[in-house]
Amino acid sequence: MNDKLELDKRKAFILATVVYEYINTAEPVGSVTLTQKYNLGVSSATIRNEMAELEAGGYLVQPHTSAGRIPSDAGYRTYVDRLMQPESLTKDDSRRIRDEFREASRELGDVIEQTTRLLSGLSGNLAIAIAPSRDSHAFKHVQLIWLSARTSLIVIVTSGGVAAQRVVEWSADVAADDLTRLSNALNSRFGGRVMEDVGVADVDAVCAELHVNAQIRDAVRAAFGASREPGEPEIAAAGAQNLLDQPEFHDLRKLRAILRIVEEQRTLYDLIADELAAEGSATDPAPHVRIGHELRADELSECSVVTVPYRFGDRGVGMLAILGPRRMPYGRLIALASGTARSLGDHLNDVEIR
Amino acid sequence: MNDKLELDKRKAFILATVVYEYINTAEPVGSVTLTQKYNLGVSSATIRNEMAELEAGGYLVQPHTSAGRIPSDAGYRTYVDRLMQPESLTKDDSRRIRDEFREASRELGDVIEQTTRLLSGLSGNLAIAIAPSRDSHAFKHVQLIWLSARTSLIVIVTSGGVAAQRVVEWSADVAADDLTRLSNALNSRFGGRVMEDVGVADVDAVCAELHVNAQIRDAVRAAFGASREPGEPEIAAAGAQNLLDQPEFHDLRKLRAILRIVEEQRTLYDLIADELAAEGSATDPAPHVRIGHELRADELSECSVVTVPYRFGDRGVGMLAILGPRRMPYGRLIALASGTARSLGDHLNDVEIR
DNA sequence: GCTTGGCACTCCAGTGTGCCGACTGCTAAG
DNA sequence: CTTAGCAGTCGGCACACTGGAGTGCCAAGC
Repeated sequence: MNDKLELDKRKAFILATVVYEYINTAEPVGSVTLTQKYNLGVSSATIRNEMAELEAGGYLVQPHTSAGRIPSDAGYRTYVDRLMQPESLTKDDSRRIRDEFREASRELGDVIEQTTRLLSGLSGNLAIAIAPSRDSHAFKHVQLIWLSARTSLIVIVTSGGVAAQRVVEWSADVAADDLTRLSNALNSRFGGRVMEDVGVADVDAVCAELHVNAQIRDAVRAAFGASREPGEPEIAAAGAQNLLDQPEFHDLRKLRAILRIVEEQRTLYDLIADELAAEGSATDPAPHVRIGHELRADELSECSVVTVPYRFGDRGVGMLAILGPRRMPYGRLIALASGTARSLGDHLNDVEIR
Repeated sequence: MNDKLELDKRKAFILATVVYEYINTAEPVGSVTLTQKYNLGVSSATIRNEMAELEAGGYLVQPHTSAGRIPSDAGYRTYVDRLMQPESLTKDDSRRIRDEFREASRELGDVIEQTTRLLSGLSGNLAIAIAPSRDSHAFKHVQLIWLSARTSLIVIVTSGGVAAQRVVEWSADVAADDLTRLSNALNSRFGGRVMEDVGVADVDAVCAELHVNAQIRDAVRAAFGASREPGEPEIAAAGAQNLLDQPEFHDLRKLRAILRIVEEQRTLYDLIADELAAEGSATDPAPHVRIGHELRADELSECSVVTVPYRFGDRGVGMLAILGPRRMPYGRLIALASGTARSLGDHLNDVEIR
C-alpha cells in the first residue's frame, strides 16, 4: 500500500469506472472491457499500465493472475469519498417512503420494525434500525392501575410512547386509592424531567413520603429501571433473505456468519454502536460508510455498512443502517437511508407526546 | 402406489431401519449397508427383494438406478404412525426447558418469542409459535389515562396481559374526570366477560349513556378492535439459520423459498392455521406431523412440520410448531415440542391474571 | 516520454473421458 | 423362500485438454 500515490484525472476516472462496473456486474474488470464499454480515448495497453499502478497503489486487487481487477477496501473508500457522484432519491422511492410513513404506527418499537422492512425492501439489502435511547425521552406520565386486590399494572409513558408496562402480583392486598396517590405524587415529582434524570433515589423519596410499602416501591423502581433499558436498546433488522441474491453470499459459510450476527441483537448493536456514540456529539448528522475491514469483524470483511443517524426530540439520536456486500450501490443506498431517516425523524416528531 | 400392501414384520423392520438410517446419515440406504450395520439374519439379496417390494408399494424411492433407497412421504408417514417408538424428554432437555420458563416474561408476546428461541435451539430446526387468539381471553380491565389536555393513553388488560395500548390525540380538550368515569363504566359493564363477547355495540351503549363524544367513542372502539386482533394473530418464528446446516438446504433456491415463507407472517400463519382450527374442538391435544406434500405447498415438499397445541385458560388454544427437512428426528422433536408446549401452557396459566 | 500493437504467458472454467465404487435386478442353485 | 454370483447401470471423481480472458513486457511510433 502506498497512500502517497496521487490520482491524476485519468487514474481517478479509471478507478471510478472499475468500481462502478464491478458493482454492476460482480465480475472482475479487465482493460479491454473498459475500453470497449467506456469511451476512454486511449488503448487497452495504456489502461493496463494505469491499472498496474493503481494496483501498486493499493486501490485495486487481482483475484488471480489472469483475471481483471476488483476494488480493494481502499479503492471503494476513495470511490465513496471522492469519486462517486451523490445521488438523490428517485420520485418512486420518495413516494414509497412517504406512503409508508403516512400510516405508520405511533409506537416506537413498531415504527422501528416497519422502517427496517421498508428500507430492506427498497435497498434490496439487510436493513437495521436502532431507536433513540429512552434516556433521552421526556418523562410524561406514570400510572399504577388497580386490576384486583393482588394484581396491578404499572405503565410509564415518555415522549416516545409507552416505555414500560408490566403486570405485578402483590403478596398482600393493595388499595386502589394508594395506587392513585402514589401515581399522582410520582407524576408531580417527575413532570418535565428527562428520563435520564429520573433516578432510583427520587422514586424512593416519593415512596418514603407516602409511606408506601417496600414491595410496591421495588416494583416501581424496577419499572423505571426497565423503562430506561440499561442493556437492551430497541433494535430491529429485516431483509436477511435479500442477501441470498448476492453472488458473494452463495458461499454458505459466509452466509451463516452473517445470519449469526443478525440473529444476535447484541452483536448487531455493537456493529453500529460506535457510530451512534460518535454521532451523539456531532452537530450535523451525516451518512457514514464503513467498508470491509473497517468494520473490524472478520466475518464482515466482505461487507459494507451505510449508517445514517436521525434525531428525535431535543436530544435523542437513533440510527438506520444498511448492511450488504462491499459491492453495493453506495450512492443509491446513501440516498435511500438518508431519505428514510429524514422521514422517520419527521414522523417520530409528529407523533411525539408533548 | 399400492396402499393395499400389508407390511409383514420383516418389511416393517426394514422400512423402519431405512428411515432411521437415512435420517441419521442423509445418504440413500443400500441393501449391503443394512445387513452390515443391523443384524437381520438374512442376506443382502433377500433385503434387495424386500426393498423392491417396498418400492413397488410406494414406501421407498430410488433417487437414481444405482443408488440406495430413501423413504417416500408414505414411507415417513408409516414410520411416524406405526413403526417409530415414542421418545421422552432427556433429563438435559427437561432441565433446559424448566430453567427457561422459570424466569420467563409475563407478557404473552415476549413469552411466545422466547419460546421459539428455546425450541429452535433445542431442536436445531426452525421453531414457530402462535399465541392463543385474544378472543378467548377474559376481559380484565380498561383504563383511559389522561396525559395532557389533548392526549390520552388507552390500555386494555385481559387475562393474557396487556392486550392493547395506544396513545390517542384529541382534536378538542378532554377532562381527566370524564376519562375516569368512562373507564369505570366500561369496567363494570365488561367485568367477567370473555373478549369475544365484548362487542362494538356494548362500547357504543356505554358511551351513549355517559354522553361521551364521538371522538372518544371511536378511539375506544378502535382499541377494543385492535385488542381482539381480527387479522393479525400473535406469531413468532426463530432459528432459520439452523436450516443452513441441513444438506437438503444447500440448494439456495429451496432455502430462499423457505425464508420467504418465514419472513411473511401471513404465510407462516396459514401453514399451521388448519391444525389450529382442527385442534380448537379436539378434547385431547396431541402432536401432529405433516410430511412433504401433505403440507400442500410446493416449496415445502421436502419439509415436515410437527405441531403441538397448548391450552391457555378455559378456551384459549395456541400452537407450537417445528419446521425442518422431512429427514428429521421425529421422535425427539415430538417429545421436545410436547414438553415445551406443556411448560409453556403451565407458565401462561401461572402468570394469568385472575 | 507517453502511447500503442504485438506477443508470450498465465490461469480459470468448462468439457470430455475413463475409471471406480455402490447398488440393483436377475438367475439358477440350494 | 433364500442365497450366491454376476452382469449391468449410474453417479462421482480425477484427469487432461482446450478456449478465452486478461496480464505484463517490449520495441516501435508519435
